[in-house]
Amino acid sequence: MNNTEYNFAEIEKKWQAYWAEHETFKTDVWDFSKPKFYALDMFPYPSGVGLHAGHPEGYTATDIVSRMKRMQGYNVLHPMGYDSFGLPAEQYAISTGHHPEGFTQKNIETFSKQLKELGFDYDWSKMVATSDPAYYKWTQWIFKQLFLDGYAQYIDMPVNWCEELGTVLSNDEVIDGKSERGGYPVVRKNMKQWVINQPAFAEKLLEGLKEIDWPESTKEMQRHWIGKSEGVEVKFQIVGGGEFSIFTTCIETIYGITFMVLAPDGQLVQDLMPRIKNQAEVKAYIDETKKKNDMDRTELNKGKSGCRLEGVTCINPANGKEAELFIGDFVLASYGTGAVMAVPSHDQRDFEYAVAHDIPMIQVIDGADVSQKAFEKGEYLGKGCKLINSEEFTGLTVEEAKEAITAKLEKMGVAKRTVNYHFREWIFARQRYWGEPVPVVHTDDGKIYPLPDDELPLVLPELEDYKGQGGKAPLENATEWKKYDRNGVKGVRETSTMPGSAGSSWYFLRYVDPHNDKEFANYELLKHWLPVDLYIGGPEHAVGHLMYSRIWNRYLYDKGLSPVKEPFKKLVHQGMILGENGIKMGKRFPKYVVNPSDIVKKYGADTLRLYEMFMGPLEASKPWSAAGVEGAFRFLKRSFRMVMDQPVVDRAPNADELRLLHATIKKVTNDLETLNINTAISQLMIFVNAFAGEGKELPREAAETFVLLLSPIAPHVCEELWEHLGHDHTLAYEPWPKYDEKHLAVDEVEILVQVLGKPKSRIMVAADATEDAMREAALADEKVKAAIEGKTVRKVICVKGRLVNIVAN
RNA sequence: GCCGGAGUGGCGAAACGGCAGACGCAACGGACUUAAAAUCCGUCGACAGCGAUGUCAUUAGGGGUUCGAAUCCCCUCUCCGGCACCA
Repeated sequence: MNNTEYNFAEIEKKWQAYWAEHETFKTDVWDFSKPKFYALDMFPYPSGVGLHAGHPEGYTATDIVSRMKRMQGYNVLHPMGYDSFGLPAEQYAISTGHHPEGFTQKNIETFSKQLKELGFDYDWSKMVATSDPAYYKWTQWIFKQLFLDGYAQYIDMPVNWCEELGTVLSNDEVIDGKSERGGYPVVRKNMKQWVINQPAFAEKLLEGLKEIDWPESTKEMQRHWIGKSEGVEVKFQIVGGGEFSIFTTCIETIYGITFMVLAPDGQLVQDLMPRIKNQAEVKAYIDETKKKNDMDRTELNKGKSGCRLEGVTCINPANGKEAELFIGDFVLASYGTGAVMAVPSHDQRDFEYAVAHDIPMIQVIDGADVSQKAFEKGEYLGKGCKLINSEEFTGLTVEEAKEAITAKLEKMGVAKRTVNYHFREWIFARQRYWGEPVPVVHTDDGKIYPLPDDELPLVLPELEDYKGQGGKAPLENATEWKKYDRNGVKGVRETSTMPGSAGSSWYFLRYVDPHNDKEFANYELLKHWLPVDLYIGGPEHAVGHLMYSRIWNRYLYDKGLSPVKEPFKKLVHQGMILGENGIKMGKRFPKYVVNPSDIVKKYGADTLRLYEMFMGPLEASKPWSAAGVEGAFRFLKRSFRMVMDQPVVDRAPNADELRLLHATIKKVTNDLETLNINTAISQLMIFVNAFAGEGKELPREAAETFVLLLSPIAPHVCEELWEHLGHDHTLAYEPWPKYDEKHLAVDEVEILVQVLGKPKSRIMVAADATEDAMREAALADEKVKAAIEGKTVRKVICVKGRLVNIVAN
């Protein structure tokens, strides 16, 4: 035995060069003759630090599937690109005065080089970068359509303003009143804003969730984010003139109203101000609320703060009774109507408020004691509880009352059924430089003029200073660029740019046709390639990117520009790779941070790929193990030597060899399809344990099949072995091995015999033995006889080919 | 608090309601070697035995369904992720 050295560095270099030279993975998107498979990774932000250990995990998984699909005869599209607008490049520009473009370009090159070293089968000719004007031309174009169709609007609204960053942030960029990046304080402030009307898509987005194969947790998060609630909007008359509406999902409790609460920062309380007797107190509370907005509100609201509006009452339309008005900061001006009816007996929040402000309560639903805490809808719904103290509705069940009360109020003309969403406008502009300029002009006569298509892309101007002055957008510094005077249109360009999520909201459409300069993508191609068959990415995008992408795509679908309602058919989140200490890799424990490039240098890309896939289930978080990497490396070395050094013989495999071979094909094929890659690798290890050994011969069929099965996971070494086996072409398009059940069949099987569920013996029976034969054989077994000695056999359960369970006592 | 997911050897983990712990790591014993590394073979829940084997325990804890439960149902605890006054 000559013990050929596994020189992974040379092998990997050789095959990466081969793939590049032969354009092995270039996809002819116009080839519709084969079934398509579109595998997609969430494209990275090209940061200066390069890849981390988590990147290869998801990327390897899609790579494995796309390589297998290609071998199974699919035309595979597996592209990669960069979400290249973002804050680090902007900060670099501010501190150095250089254009972020160069910095970004350099990072893209570093990333691409690292990704190529991992041997992914990306078609690099399809690469996109969101900061490339040829790309963002179409981001701007889609935005323009959204504007023309009324979905993108320029409106006055309260925003999350971060003074330190000098920009507006979306809700998901604010955590506990601080900015996600940097942790700077964020305040609420009214500003003219570009927004996208996402509530207009709420129903369609909810509907779409039903048809896609996504993790349940992610779908649930999206449902929550949309936050649909069905209820009734009811008009209340104010004593002495005026009216206001409230929204409730519990109309059945309307007879339990003892007070009403308005949002302190709403318009209504301002309108009522002249009639309020304790104005000083009310104004003080309102001021306090405004200050509170930038603090951790939950901390401050242990007790239910608020203030009575003395001298103002309203009439409950259901029974004509008067109710007092309050303001309280638990009522949000931006949700519902900015006013609520308060039923302390049946809402814990109202209960606490009533206790704090000494307000009476009326129980209207029977079935619990409400002296200590409220009897809430979660507890009474669907339990057949009945109404009390509710005039003609007393005695009805809650469900009946919901309908009857709504009907009565509708008849009176004071109520209508409504749906409310937690989902608000998506704020779609940032006071930053490194983003897509919003392609509109504010004309001198006060109108908004979207740029004509031939002026797109509207390219970012070079600046002397990339920092905005006094919280203004950096593009305000571009005094010449800003001025607009063409074709009789005079005005000033919009100076805010789009948020980071703009470019990533449609990149999956562009990959199909990335060089098209006539349209964002050819519809025929989209129709063939969409939806994405497999999308893998981190769970941190569960509501952000994955929601925005669905919105943009759905808009384009409604417009006839995207062929599918939902862009991502199957979504999988890879789990986080933790440090060896079991804690998230990061600055806190630098010695536990793993750099994939180091692993590639020491063990090769194939080992890194194999190890990351063997660590455990793809979706699980799992700690890194340096020893585990050694194990993966050992397996590849063993596999390598098995094929290189053992005699490969042309005899047909014997029955035992065939059985293992076909069992391996079956398990690997099924497991890769379902992304149980760790168990597919286990099976390949079992195969090697059986076939590898000094002096053992390797039937050619077994050798070739093994190499093909391992190739999606460890492509470089397998190409090398394939070549060694006498092939002069890449194995990337070799037909994927097929298994035949007939080779898996056995004549005799070992079955277990249990007595009262306890294993007692194992016996051999014919594979197709009938239940009677099994029972007979089991009862004839010596050990079984001993176990049931002196007992009466009550029942015998037989499971064909598996076991016999004797119930005896 | 609410929603989602998870809890199995020393560790990462396997297991259509049917022999728990496949596969890998670590550990231990052995072969090869002057020696080490690499490699190969073996052991690896506990107890007894040289051994085949036997006995016992066992899938966070408690209850239930079932001939049979890691797996299904109910309750409790712990951990992770998300949301958090949404009317």
